[in-house]
Amino acid sequence: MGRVKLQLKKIENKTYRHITFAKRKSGLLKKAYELSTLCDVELALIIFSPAGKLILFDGKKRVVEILMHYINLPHHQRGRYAVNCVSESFINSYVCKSE
Amino acid sequence: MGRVKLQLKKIENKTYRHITFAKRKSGLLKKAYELSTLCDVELALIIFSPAGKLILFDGKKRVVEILMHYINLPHHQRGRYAVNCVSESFINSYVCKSE
DNA sequence: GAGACTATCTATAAGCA
DNA sequence: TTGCTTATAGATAGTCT
Repeated sequence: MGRVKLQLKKIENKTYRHITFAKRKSGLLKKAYELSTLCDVELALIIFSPAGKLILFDGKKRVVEILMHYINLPHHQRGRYAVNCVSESFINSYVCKSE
Repeated sequence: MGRVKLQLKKIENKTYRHITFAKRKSGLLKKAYELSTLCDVELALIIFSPAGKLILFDGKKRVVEILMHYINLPHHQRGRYAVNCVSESFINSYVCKSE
């Protein structure tokens, strides 16, 4: 969109990158909200901004509930329809690290 | 978009809801990919479809790494710029439940 | 129920205040 | 930068396979 089509690669100019981030972040949050509302689905979105700040969205349920739903899935379900798959052992090595 | 503007509420017809989910899900994943690429940010997107299937996206880092980045934040940072805030104790009550 | 098509509605890259 | 404006690229609701 916009007047010119952007290359799909990192915007090197820091100022432009931050401006684009601010615009697209709000667009993505809006889309996430609409999807969770229209289709009544659990959805969690976690973003760390270029400045390292946290941006969160959750629909229907709280982020941690969705994370736990995810983490508690059997391995085969967790990976089955995933764009990227994560092994159960890898998750477990992180999840209970603080114990 | 589309020929008619939709009401922002749950689509009651199951068939139409699933069709809209499929279309908007792919749109959201594309936007998430573009944001993480253009702005070079950590981003995790977790969706459970109407049928209960898991759809995942992560940019730059794996989902679990982003989750751990999130979980390991000090409470005040975690909530500060969040659309929705989650208390540290609430998170901990879930995260190490399996121990 | 998953793919095309296309008329419309949205998001947003540049530009300007 | 911090936000508005506007011209365009992009997403998608309804429709037909």
